[in-house]
Amino acid sequence: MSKEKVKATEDVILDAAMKVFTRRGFAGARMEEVAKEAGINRALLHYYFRDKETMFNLIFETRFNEFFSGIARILSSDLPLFEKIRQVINHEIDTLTKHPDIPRFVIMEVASQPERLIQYGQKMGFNPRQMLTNFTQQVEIAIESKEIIPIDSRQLLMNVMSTCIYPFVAKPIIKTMMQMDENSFTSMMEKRKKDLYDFIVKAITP
Amino acid sequence: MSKEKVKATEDVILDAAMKVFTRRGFAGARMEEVAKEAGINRALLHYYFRDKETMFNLIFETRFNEFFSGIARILSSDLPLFEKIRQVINHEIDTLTKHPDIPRFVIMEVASQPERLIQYGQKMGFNPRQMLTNFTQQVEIAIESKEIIPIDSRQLLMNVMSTCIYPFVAKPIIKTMMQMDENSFTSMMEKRKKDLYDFIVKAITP
DNA sequence: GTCTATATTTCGATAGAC
DNA sequence: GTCTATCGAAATATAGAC
Repeated sequence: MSKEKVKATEDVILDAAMKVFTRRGFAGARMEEVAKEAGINRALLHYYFRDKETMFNLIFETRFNEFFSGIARILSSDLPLFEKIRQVINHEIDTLTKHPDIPRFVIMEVASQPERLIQYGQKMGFNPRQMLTNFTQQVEIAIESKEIIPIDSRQLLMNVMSTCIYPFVAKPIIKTMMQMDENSFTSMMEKRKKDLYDFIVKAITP
Repeated sequence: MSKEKVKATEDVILDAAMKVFTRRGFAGARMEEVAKEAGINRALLHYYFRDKETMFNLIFETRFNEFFSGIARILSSDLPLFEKIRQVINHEIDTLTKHPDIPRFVIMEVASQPERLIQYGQKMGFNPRQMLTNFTQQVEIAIESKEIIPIDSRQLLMNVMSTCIYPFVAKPIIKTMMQMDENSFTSMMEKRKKDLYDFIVKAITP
């Protein structure tokens, strides 16, 4: 047996499709590009996966899950509010540094077919709405006990998510405007974990 | 003369193309849909505009300009820092409430072809980088004079832009998760102008 | 200028040899 | 399982009548 196990063709194709669909979206993706990326022939794609849509659904499901599951877990945990915010920030910036195209992909495809959100949400077993209930109550309690200033929990959550995710969604624009290469962008985001946490904490602490 | 001047066909087509391209992106847009939206025939699109790409370039240029010009003007103005932030927030939320698809469109197309950013940036006559210089200096002065706490100006700007723009980019997701219809989303954003300004001011005030 | 009809190209999908 | 060859549909683009 060779030390390096050769990847099953099916997985090679999936990896390739993941890259291409995530980069280009469904409409922009070409089966030819997937095949080329996988180093095989177009016909073979159809042998393993019936058609483009079948393929896309697998990819979307994975990306959807990557985008939501981590954050859902943290938001619905019973961590203290500030610690929860800290973990959300760290989790988002860490995973998006590794996979910066995920939010753009998920957002684009949900925008072009919003039913997917409900459909895949229940398929993945988490109710996107329920995530919020927990967080909302926690914020209200924190306000009650003067731990934080009065604030609309929806606005707070939008602020946290926006500041974490948007820099990656707009990464090509930000890199150009701020004259950064890949490395300086990454280290800026690494630094951002702390800066952003401090920023938000200061904004809501009495 | 009739009271209502009938719009020139060229403009009817441009309006239709604006809608379709902005909603679907270049790859997802169909000339057939543009024609239908304009209430005319496919062939006529080619009579007025050579081909799909020519058409797209016009649309992109307009959207690009709408996305950047207002913000560029405010950022490079000589308004006091806090007033500048307030105006950025109000401007972004106002224009994006009217045209919520613009940032998603511009971001998507820049991501799929980053050269466009430089290319159109200089075509439009504003240097995306220079916008930042002014803001950065202003922040440094404000820190120096203890008007605000020490903060990385890039991080501050990212926070302002993210919190304004991301809610519109992710609007389909947010609406679903927060169980909002179009009206409640709009009024939430209207309320957000003040909430967000207060949030940011509190975060940076000593 | 606007339409119908048609050509051309691109792309997804299938058949069949190996 | 993998490839070559080919089909067929969809989408863009052009020709030509009115």
